[in-house]
Amino acid sequence: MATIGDVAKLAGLSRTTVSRVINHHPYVSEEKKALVRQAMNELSYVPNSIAQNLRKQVTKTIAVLIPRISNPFFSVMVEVMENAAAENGYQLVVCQTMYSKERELVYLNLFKTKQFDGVILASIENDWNDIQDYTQYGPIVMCNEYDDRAEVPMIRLNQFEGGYIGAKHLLERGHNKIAHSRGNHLTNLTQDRKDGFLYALEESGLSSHDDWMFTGVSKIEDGRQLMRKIVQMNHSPTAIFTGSDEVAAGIIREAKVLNVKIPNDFAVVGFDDQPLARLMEPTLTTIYQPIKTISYQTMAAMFDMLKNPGKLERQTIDLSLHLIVREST
Amino acid sequence: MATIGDVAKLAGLSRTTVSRVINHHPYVSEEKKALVRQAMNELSYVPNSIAQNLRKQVTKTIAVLIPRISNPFFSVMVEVMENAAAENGYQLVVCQTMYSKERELVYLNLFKTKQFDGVILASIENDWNDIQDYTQYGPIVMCNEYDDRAEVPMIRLNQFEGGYIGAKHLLERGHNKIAHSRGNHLTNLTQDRKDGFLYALEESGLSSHDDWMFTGVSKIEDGRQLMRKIVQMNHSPTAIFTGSDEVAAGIIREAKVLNVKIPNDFAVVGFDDQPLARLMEPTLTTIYQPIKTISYQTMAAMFDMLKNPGKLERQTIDLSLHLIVREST
DNA sequence: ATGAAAGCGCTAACAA
DNA sequence: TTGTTAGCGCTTTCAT
Repeated sequence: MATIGDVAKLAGLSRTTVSRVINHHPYVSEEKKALVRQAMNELSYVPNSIAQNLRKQVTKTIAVLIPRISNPFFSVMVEVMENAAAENGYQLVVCQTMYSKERELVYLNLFKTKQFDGVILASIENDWNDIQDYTQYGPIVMCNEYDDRAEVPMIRLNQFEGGYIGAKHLLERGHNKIAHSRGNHLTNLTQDRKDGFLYALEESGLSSHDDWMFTGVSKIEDGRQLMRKIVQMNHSPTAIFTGSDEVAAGIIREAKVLNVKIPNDFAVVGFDDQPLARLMEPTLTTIYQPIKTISYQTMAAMFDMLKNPGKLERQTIDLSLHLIVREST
Repeated sequence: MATIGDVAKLAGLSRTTVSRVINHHPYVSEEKKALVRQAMNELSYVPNSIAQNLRKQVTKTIAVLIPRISNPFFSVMVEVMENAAAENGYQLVVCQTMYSKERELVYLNLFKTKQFDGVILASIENDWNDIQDYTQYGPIVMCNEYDDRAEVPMIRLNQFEGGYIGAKHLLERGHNKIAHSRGNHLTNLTQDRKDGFLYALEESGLSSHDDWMFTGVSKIEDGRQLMRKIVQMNHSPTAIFTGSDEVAAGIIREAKVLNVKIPNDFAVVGFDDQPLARLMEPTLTTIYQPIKTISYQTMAAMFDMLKNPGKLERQTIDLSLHLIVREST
């Protein structure tokens, strides 16, 4: 493997000059430039990026922490982010925490050892206190997830609004026995969504019914089980706000098996507007989240910090969610 | 940021000794080891991995080239690969070619500049002749995609078998007017799948019908359009092998709108066994692909090559596909 | 068991 | 416009 020294020798010039043409510096005569180019071709020389990185103290690599990539929400997010990274000459390392505190810290420690120039947090497993420290090693931007204590840019979706409009819609459809479900993790995000949901209920003079606040429900199969559970309840709700298209799809699918008519017997609201929302029968009423937009804006914030070190601002961008009414409500 | 020199100075030892304790070398007295550890803590020292990389000439990074991560097939693949990478102390860089020859080459050139220790090709846009060269820069392993000229490990699925069992199943159901669809790209993979399909037809004394060999069909919406097109044909097929669960789902969904009864009026076979196959009504008959298995085996082959440089063998692993019969046929 | 010295491949002051 | 020199932070001979 040829090095810059080999090229310099062959061209009869110094390494500096070769370096200058590699980096498109001015003040190199066309004549020498040609000489260098020729030598580079002859040796099929390519600069060693590890050496460049060491010298420049950068890696041109950004890490994105997510729970798992096979979740469609995150795969769409990563698709957008990787494209933005590539456009700016950066690489994107996918870091799946698999909902593990330990794995999250392992990745953050790689940041500490300078493996990445920046980190995007699209999920948080540890308490913010334990993450705070890592902000000293370079830019951290939060995408979707958030924490009030964080002094970093946070590009997020208005989850309170999401819960509110979902519940409001069901209320307007005449329901007053409305259930709620969420996954295992109670984060700022899911808490706010739930608060929005409850606020809408209160506005209508309703209060929540503990038996109808389901947790640990996040996959298609969980949705199916939940539907079975609900039909067996003595005092059962007539509608549900699921916080997940997968769960909603599972409910709709199992309802058919159980001969529960949707939306007449039971109404369902999902969350995300994933492709499957339009495939279900009945099609799924859901809350659209502008994932691509927050993903893109997150990258913009990241590049902004990367280009202007020091001016780490605590900017918060809140994007609106909106309801897509289909047949399940 | 503290360096190894700072630690050495504070501990009153040489950088060599510090390096030894970092790398868990033998022949360091417990006494000095403790001294070094203390100094490292005091300075909250972490080794700079870029410097380690330069010295050791590795990056501990593997790149995986895929068309796009939001395709569920590839997001499952990447999930498995990233977990395997993390387990072995490697990072995974996601490289989306977005079906572009140019982007594929951009990523391969990063390999050339030593950004990655190895590359996994889960898609190929360029002709193999143009990719061949890059094998000199380090291990390349192919996953799912393949090319007869490639002298690299190829972990793949038996696509011929996939096409064969799909068609065979429809034949056994009594169909003799069977359509076929695929996406835009005619790769070795899609060609083999089609060959398997045609072989089954021939075995039954049937020949293909050009009007029923659809191309450019790869998304849900494409499937819906295809269904509309088929009902308008004078001479229309009674079944289709789609090569894609998304397409099959689109067909099933649109069939309802058009009042085409599935499977009685029209039978549909998908490919992949994605979660949505069980959500459709009727549920989707499809070909299960052991994605997780090939993904894992691909990583095993990669680590094998990484650990034993030089012994680059042209091993080919072919995994079987199998049919999952549900309600759409 | 420990250290001195060389060097991985590159870039950037500084000097000329 | 070009070259000399130093050094990014680390590991590894080779001595001792």
